[in-house]
Amino acid sequence: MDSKTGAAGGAKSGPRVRFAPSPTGYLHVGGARTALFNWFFARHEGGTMILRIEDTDAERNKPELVEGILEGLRWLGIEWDEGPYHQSERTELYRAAAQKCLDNGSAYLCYCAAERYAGGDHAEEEGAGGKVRRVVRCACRDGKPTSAEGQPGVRFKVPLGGTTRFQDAVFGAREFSNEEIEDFVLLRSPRGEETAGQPTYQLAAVVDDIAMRITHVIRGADHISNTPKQVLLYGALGAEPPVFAHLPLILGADRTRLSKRHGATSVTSYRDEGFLPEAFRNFLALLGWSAGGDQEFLRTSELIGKFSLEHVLRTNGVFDRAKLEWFNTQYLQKLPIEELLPEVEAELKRSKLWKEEWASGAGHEWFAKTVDLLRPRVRLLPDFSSWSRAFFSDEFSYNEAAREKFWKKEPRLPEFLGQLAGALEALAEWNHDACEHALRGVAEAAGVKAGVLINATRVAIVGEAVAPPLFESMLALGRERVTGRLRAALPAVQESCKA
RNA sequence: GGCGCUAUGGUGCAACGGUUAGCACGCGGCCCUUUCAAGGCUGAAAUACGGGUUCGAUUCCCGUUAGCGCUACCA
Repeated sequence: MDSKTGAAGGAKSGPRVRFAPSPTGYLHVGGARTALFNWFFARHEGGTMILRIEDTDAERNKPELVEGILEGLRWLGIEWDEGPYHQSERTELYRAAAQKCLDNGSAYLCYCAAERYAGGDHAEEEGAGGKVRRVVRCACRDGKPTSAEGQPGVRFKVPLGGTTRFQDAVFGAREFSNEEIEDFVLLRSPRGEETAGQPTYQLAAVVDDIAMRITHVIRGADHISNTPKQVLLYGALGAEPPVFAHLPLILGADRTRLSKRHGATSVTSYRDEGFLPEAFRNFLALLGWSAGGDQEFLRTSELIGKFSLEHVLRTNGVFDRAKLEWFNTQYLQKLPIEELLPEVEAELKRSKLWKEEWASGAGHEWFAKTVDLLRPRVRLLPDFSSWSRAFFSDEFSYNEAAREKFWKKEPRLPEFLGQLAGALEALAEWNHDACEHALRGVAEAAGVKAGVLINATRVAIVGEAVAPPLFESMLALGRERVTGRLRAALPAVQESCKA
């Protein structure tokens, strides 16, 4: 059995955890947080992280649905040590386990395929609210099948009395009355050509957690109610249950569970918008967990270093996009420049602005300085190719609002900008102070405030009202570009002045 | 309906019996300033309600209310 787990590989001795998503086509935010916390825990403890695909349901057993999950994990930088294992390939293991339960009397064959729980001791009841109360035991359990037709499924035989307990690292000691636990299905009744049924989630998860020697089950709090069933199964299969750690749910702004209704819910959509993975990790880490103090800006290495299940909250949290954006700007500004550069490079490649000359040597130096100049104003990666475009390309347009704001104040602007171009060309040295001196000289001679010229020049050379300080921008662009763009802008400025 | 979980500003987190209830996002103001950001200072804003326990409750207990989760031969 062990050989099928692939557990022979890593020789690590620490805890073993798993992230076990169901293939839904993409990794959603809640799943990402669960994966992240498993990963933090494994890395912090020197343990092993396993990836397991829970595709026992035929609907979900499709390769393309798994790919989206892997894509999300890769973007987040979450590395797993084993897997991905696919439950759809381990069916025999689950059938054997179901048979074991049948053999030792902890499960029974159930024929009530169509009408669930038709008959039985706890027949249907009308609830006070008019709703149908769940029936928890089936007549088949006592060997009195309501129908012997068709193929039977396998149900777990939950003890009639007593309680089931487990330890939760987040929620503490939990205890459930067995009366409240239904006889859940282990193996579905065989369909069509099948001679044996397909396993359900409850069975497959427990069998795998045992086989893979999982020590800590870290998952969403929506599984708390499932846990007693699984604890019972561990007992029936003769295994010790792991430590459970349930994570609070992530809610949308309306405080309901995060779903497609709330817009972007797939992590790759955040990648596509231009968020940095580390900013996203930092943000997600603080949803349901804190290091205990006031520190919020925590690099991933710090997150791993400080992570502990004891500090996981029990309260559901709301996904606050504004704060995510704040984290992104923080990382954009504070990341060591060499860590940011590859991200910007990828962005410029996406927008077809990238030039190979920036990959090394003097070109790379210029690129690094320019990105550093731009980054205090950037909120998302695409900003590097939108309003920063003129720094990387000669093809750019003048922002309409910027023209309105800065090219209409002074009718003689074209004249002054022409003078400025000349003054800059005449400069003996091309540096910040020389440029500033030249511009202020032109402004003084023209009798206008320096700001008028500064703002008008900015629009002329970068096309935007939003840009880094003018003289630094000029240095980044170089003398020829600056003077060339000043002259090239003249007709457009003329036009704006007249209007 | 049943079972379970939770409850600190609008949001995310601190304070694990004694604090003028702290930090951050967001929002407002001021400073800085050639644009826009960033940054600094600053303002408004919270312990759901009711009972206990205690010299003392945000903190412990009970109840109420509200929200959420589970209640499938989905996971």
